[in-house]
Amino acid sequence: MTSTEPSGGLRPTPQRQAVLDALSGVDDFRSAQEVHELLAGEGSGVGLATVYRALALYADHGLVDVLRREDGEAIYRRCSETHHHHLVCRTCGATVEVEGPAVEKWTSAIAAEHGFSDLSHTLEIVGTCADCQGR
Amino acid sequence: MTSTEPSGGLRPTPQRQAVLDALSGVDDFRSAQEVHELLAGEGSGVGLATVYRALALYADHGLVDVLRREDGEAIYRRCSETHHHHLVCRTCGATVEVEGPAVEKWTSAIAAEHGFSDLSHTLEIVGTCADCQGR
DNA sequence: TCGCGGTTGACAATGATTCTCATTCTCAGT
DNA sequence: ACTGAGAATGAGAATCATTGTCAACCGCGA
Repeated sequence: MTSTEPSGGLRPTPQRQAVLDALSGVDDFRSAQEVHELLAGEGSGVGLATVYRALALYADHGLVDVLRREDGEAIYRRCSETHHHHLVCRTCGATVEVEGPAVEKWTSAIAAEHGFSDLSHTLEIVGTCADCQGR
Repeated sequence: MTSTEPSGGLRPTPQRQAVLDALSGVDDFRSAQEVHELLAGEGSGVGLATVYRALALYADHGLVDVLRREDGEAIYRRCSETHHHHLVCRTCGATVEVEGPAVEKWTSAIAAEHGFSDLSHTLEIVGTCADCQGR
């Protein structure tokens, strides 16, 4: 049971590395399309379909986080593998990772109260960050 | 400042009523497409574009809740106008509305700590309900 | 009754995501 | 190092939710 492989125990192809590197190089969320453009701009020539496949694969294995923009477009971010939430600025897109033991406990309690098990949850906070408030 | 009109102070056209009625008739989330089919099945003949417009309008006015399915499709539900969250069964789709003062406070505190203002947040809990656990 | 702004419906357009399939590459075993 | 089997890739077509366009329509006040 390999638990902490460099790339999550997945076959390390150049294309997948490129996708992961692209995500690692920025600290906010990017859509699959944006990652593709980013790679194209570097001459990587990685196909769009491959970007989608790689992102889905990594998301499956917990190496990247997936969220949805308000318009439904999926956005991805390389992140720590521990459970956490995001605080996102609606103007500039800046993202802060936050942990919330209080929330974890609350959700568990509520779910148990209603007989739910095998839980997962999503919490996103959207707001206007300090820098964008005057604008 | 009309605060509790029957239809949120919006012009009550037959089409909009039909959309709202369709949503009121079920107690879980439905996509715009599903609402449209539902209406078509009753012979209402309401256009798809109109369904989208009505849903967007009601969502804007807080008469319906909007979420995203995992595949990104938007789903809507008629619900109370107070802020609340949802506990959803991943197997049967059953939905429970829950309130979480603790969560509200926590998000405000975290956001303030990082200088964010004008907040909104989304929290969804997905799990397996008691009825679906043995299956 | 007439005119007007808001609403509707049919259909085209958009855009993200997925599928297809022939080609290419990786990995394990020899 | 060589080879076969199966996974991965790229290009483009296909899918599908959602939005835009625009002419026809409706109810309401003048």
